[in-house]
Amino acid sequence: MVHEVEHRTLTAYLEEHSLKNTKQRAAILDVFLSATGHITSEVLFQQVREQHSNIGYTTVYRTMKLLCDAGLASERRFDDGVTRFEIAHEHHDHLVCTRCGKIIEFECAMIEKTQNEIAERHGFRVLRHRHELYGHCRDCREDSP
Amino acid sequence: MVHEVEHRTLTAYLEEHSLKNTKQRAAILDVFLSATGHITSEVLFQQVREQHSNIGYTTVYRTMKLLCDAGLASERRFDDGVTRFEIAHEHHDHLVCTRCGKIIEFECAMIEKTQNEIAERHGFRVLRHRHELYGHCRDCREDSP
DNA sequence: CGTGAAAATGAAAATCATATTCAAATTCAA
DNA sequence: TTGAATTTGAATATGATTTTCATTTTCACG
Repeated sequence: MVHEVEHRTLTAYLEEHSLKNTKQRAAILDVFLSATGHITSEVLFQQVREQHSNIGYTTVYRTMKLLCDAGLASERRFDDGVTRFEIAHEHHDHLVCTRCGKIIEFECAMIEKTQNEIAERHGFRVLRHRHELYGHCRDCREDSP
Repeated sequence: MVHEVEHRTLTAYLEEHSLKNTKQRAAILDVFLSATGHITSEVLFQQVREQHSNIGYTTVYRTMKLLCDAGLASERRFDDGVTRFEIAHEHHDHLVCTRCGKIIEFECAMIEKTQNEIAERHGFRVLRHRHELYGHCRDCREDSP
């Protein structure tokens, strides 16, 4: 069985919250885990439909929210206004190419530390943050070295 | 005349682009410059209405876009999904309190430098970025020191 | 000053992503 | 097996923003 660990995680979350284990939820989780990169609800729905022509858009939306709550997915909304989902993993930030849409992840302990210091200086307790760099990737910049 | 410099900037921009100098645009610019902080279109519209009961929502929207193009305003969209405008000034980032909505600006040359280095390492040329820290401000955090 | 072409206005309708409603179907504990 | 609770999916609603379009206003030029 593919994605066995994740299915167990979902099942555990559902039981924990008195929610039900439906075929739709399992199917959407499978498609989501098989997809690559940062996928929109729209594209995810289309891919789900290829295998399960009876699953509705609403169910995909609701299930993705559920997967986020269960810690299996993370929601990201970049400047184009569309929500994308990524498989949950360690904290990181993003580089977004505004020409081709490529998304690259990065992380930097120094920036994290510095931003927390800045926040502390203002009396803030930081709960989450977004740090996104928009520009042109290697393939899209005109002054390619 | 208040906001004389800004009105001249607007007029210059309008002439430059063969656009017209209307009372609505001047009025909205005045209200915008007199407002404090990061104002939403909604609130801006209400304030405009107090003085000019005939100006429409659409005109406020369009004019704010114009002011951004003219370099007089900057558009910001935080995680609540509503667009806010601030009087354009030097680059900076934001701390946002998710309880009371307070918005504090910060800037950090070191973070800027570091993020550009990271981008360069990935072959990216950064055109703009957003760096927002969400959390609880001094007045809203429960573990107030 | 007029004038008229171009641009702006504002009310209403359209968009677009997302959220909600609700009747029918499904799940699952007892 | 059963029935209460949950889920589903189609349709509808929402809410911010954008577009449409008929009417009004601006302003360069005569």
